[in-house]
Formats: sequence, C-alpha cells, structure tokens
Amino acid sequence: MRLVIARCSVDYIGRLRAHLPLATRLLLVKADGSVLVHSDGGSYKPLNWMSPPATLRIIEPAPEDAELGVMQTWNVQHAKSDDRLVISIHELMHESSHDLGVDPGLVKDGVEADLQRLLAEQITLLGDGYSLIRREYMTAIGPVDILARDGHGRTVAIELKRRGDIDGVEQLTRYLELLNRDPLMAPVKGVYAAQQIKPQARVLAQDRGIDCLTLDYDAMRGVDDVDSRCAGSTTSIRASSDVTPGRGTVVPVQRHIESADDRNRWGGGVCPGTTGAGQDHCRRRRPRLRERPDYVRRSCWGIPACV
Amino acid sequence: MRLVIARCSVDYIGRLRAHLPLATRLLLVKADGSVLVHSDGGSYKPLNWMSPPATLRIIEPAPEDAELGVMQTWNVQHAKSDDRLVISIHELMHESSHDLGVDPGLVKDGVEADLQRLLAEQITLLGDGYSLIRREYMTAIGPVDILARDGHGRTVAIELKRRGDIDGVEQLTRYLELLNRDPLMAPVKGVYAAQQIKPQARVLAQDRGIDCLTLDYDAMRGVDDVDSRCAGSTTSIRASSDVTPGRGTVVPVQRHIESADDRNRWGGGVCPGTTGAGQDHCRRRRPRLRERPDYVRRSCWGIPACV
DNA sequence: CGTGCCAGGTGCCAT
DNA sequence: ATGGCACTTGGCACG
Repeated sequence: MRLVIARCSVDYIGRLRAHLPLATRLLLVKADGSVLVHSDGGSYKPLNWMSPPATLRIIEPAPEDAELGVMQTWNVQHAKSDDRLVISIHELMHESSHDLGVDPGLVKDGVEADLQRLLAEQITLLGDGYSLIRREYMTAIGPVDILARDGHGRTVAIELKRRGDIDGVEQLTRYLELLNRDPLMAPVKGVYAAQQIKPQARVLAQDRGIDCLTLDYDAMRGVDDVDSRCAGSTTSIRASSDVTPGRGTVVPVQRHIESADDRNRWGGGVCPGTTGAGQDHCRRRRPRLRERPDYVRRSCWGIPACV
Repeated sequence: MRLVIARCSVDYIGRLRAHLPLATRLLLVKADGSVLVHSDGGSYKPLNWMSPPATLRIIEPAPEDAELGVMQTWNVQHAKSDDRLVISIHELMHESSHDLGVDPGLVKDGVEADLQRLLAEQITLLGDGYSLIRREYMTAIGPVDILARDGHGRTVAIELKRRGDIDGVEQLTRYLELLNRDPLMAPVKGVYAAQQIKPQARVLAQDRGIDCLTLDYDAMRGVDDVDSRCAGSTTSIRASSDVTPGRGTVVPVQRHIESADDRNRWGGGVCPGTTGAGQDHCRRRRPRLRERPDYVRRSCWGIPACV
C-alpha cells in the first residue's frame, strides 16, 4: 500500500465523467492497483476512485499540463473496462509505502441472514401452528426469504428485512403475485417482517393486504433487558423476562429441517471483541415484538378512492 | 488527516456487530473524527469504519487486553448514536499527520439528472407529437421523473434510469397505479427509459404494459461515432451521421418551458479534464436508439397462466 | 457470466 | 427529522 499526500486535480472518465479541482488530497494506491482519492472529510466513500483490477502508470505530464504546473500524471486504467482515472499531481507533500499482507477479513453478526436463520428457528413467532416450509424458496424472479404454513395449512410468504422500506413491500408483492398464479399454492398470504418498518412501507403493505411483523433481534437471540452484556450470543433461548411479550418464550423449532447454511458465525458462539466495550449499547429502545396493525385496505395514499 | 499503519484488531458494535482479527492495516482518521480501516485490497469500502460526526479517544488498554499485547485502545464513538468502533492496537508501524484543508468537491456529468434534462429537451424521442408537461412531477409517493403528453393527448409517465433494473419498473408501476386512480388523469401510460434495460426488467415492464425505451446518452448529447473526442459537450444537436437511426436528427424542443434547475454543470460547456485522456473511451458499443419491443402481456414469467 | 438482492450502504434533496 | 431516491453504488450467491 502506497500513501501519497499531494496537491492534485483528478478526472474520472468511464460510466460517467467526474472532475476534482486542484486541492490537497490523500491518494491511496492498493496492491491490486486500485486507487482511492480521499479528502479530509465526508464519509468512507472516496471523492474519486478506481476499482480493482487496475494498473497505475506514472507518466511525464503533457507539455501543456507541465506548463500549468503538473509535475506528474497518474494514469489509472481499469483492467476490464474503459474506465480511467487521471490524476494530475502538482505537488507531492508526503509519500510512504507499506507492506500490509493479506487481510483475514471481516466477520459479521446481525445481518439479514442471521435474522432469517433465527426467524426460521422461531417460526411460531408468526402465530400458533406455523411451520417452516423452506428458507430461500427459489422462484423464477428471485428467492422468497421464508416460505411457511400457517395453522390452517395456508402458505405464507415472508419477506425479511433489517429495515423495512417500501421496496421490500414491492418485492414481496412481486413474489405473492407470482406464487398466487400457481393454483396449487394459492392463496398465499404475505408477511413483511423487519426490525423496523417505516410508516410508509406499513401503509403500502396494509393497502395490499400484507401483514407486518416487527422483529426484535436481541430478544430473538435470547438477550433480555436485565442482563444484556453481550454475554449470551448463543442461539439457545433463555428463560425470558416479562419484557418478552405473549408467546415470547419460544423453543427453537427442531422439527423442520434447516437448509445447509447454518454455520455459527462467531465460531464458538462467543461474543466478539469483548475488550470492555459495548456494555451500554445493548440497552436500546425495544420495539414491541408482535405488532398486528389494523388493516386498512385500499388506503390509496390519501387519494379519494375509486371505489 | 492522520495516517496510521498498525497491527490491530477492530470491533464494531452498532447497527450490527463486526470483528476484524489481528492484522496489519491502514487507519485513517479524518478531521471530522471519522475513522476508516483499510486493508491492502478490496474496493473503496473500508473493512470497518465510523461515520462522522465521531470522536476518537485513545485510552490505555484494559489490563487483560494489555496482557494480550494491546498497547493502545482507540475508542471511536459516534456523536449521535450508540455506534462504536474499538481498535486494539498491538503495534504501530507508521504514523503521520497532514493538513489538507477543505475540498472544493466533485463535479459530475452523465448522472440521471443530466439524462433527464436531455430527454425533457428531446421529448419527441418518445414519438411524434409528444410534449413535455413537467419534470419531477410530485405525487404523494414521490416524484415522477417526467410527465408528458403523447400525440393523442394522453398522459405519459416516464421513469428514467441510468441502468434499467427491475426496481425501476416497480417504481413506475407504483406511480402509474397512483396516477390512474385520478379520473381526470387516467388512463396514464408508462414508459421506462434507461441507457440500458436489463432483460428481466424488460420482461416485467412488458408484463405490466409498460413501454421500454433505450437511450443513448452520447447521441443525445450530440456526439457521434465519427468524431467522438469529447470535444462537443454542448447540448446542441449536431448533424448526425447515418449511425443515428430513424428520427435521430432531433432539434432540442424549445416550445416547452424547463423547470428551473437547468444550469450547465461544466460552466462553459467545456469537456472537463481534457489532459489528453479519454479519447478511445467514447468509442463504445452503441445500443439502438429507439427500441420498441413486442408486447407480451401476462407473460407470467413462464408459469402456466391463470387465463 | 448474468440476475437478483443485501448493505452498518452513503448522499442529496424534498416536505 | 423523515421519506424517497440516485449511486462510477459495491458485493455476494446462485442459476
């Protein structure tokens, strides 16, 4: 990895065009030839960049550029496309090179896949008599997150999100439309399940007769409010405090076979990085676990309905 | 901006949990307190990060961490949420600090807004007799990119994308559903316009009776194949070569008033960063300008239809 | 390799 | 603040 602080202007030409006027910036050249141009603010996204694989060629500036004060021209060419990044360096303020070696990579917990695994295990959170049919039920237009059967034997398609936005409702609607075209499966009910469901998404879901279900990841992991020290990240359900409402004390459903990707992400089920941090984090606002909105079909977003 | 190369492990606790095992990485501390953890590969996205505003506090490691070889503990706390990044530093290999000043920021050309402006100007690309009603026509559920009227006086809602994916069809469907609930406006036709439309998106659009239109940004900007040196980035339409098909030689429609945001992004209409780069880029595969697919309604994605 | 979909998405702009 | 939406989105997993 090469770190360069330089006064430079940058031009990207590829899927679009982008230009950075002359200023002092960090140029980060990675081992795979990718280049990042960072300013001293903003977020993690660089102002400009070139994705790997790419090759950096440092050339003499064209005469007219040299006259304008360019001392080096960096030509970063993407290996597989026409995308190109041209950095015109006017002044080098710092340069250093470092051997980092290969990175072991990131381990995550709490993404949708984890939520999906837990909900599949605790499928009765949806109601009594629910049973799991399949996770990632494949259709021609994409996988349904969870397919289940309710107490009356009716098929239920569940779309799962970490944050329930409007596009998730669209997605589920698409699946429902498709599944309901199959006479053997119809009628299929839809459930939109997420840690948080945005009001607009809820309205749209209700307008389409889709159930909404707010999930509590911490509770589903078996952590309660009294003792939330990130100590119990195993998936076994503990005896819950009275905070967990109603049917909350659920034992993982074992009668249904899991699809194969059920590996434990943290290795031994130990909470990672317990270097003294994160105690007060788990003490968060806790949304209601089972939320059953009143259905207002054809709410029409406030438009006088065409009844 | 502070640059640190260090052997470290990293833990993020916030919207999810993420852990980075011990390895050598770049730690980038920006002026706003944000921190980026980069490896020597991957893309522009850091392995781990903290968004601004945040504060970095460097503290003595806890005794048990010190025993494990931690010499410094970085505590990066987000200012507005519980998100926290904890970096356990085992070894410092490099450290430097630099004053970059504020960045003038990026100037772009070729994003959806530019495409929208051009299509509004050249609305007759949609067909003879088309006229512009409004860009960014606001509805309760979001803005319709372009609202137009066809030769028969019928309203047409146009959803514009750079890349025509399936979610754009959903978006347009949502708008059409809403607009068609207004008896004064119905029936509203839908047109999905993009530089490239994915096959699945096209199928879904056709299934819903939505027209697809592939746009050629370069051609609409007035650049042709013969002489594509990025020299003519003005919006005036030049005499086109025979490559531009059919009704291609279009004069910008002036009879329709623009909405106010029509400033020229490049100042004087000059192509940016002409430091000798980008000649061969503009010589790309050129999709057909006017594409009118055969409509197959109720295609049911291959499922035996419920006719 | 294309297609769908998640992401700690981030950023921008609207009400 | 919340909502809708673009983004050089990037990245992964699966057909």
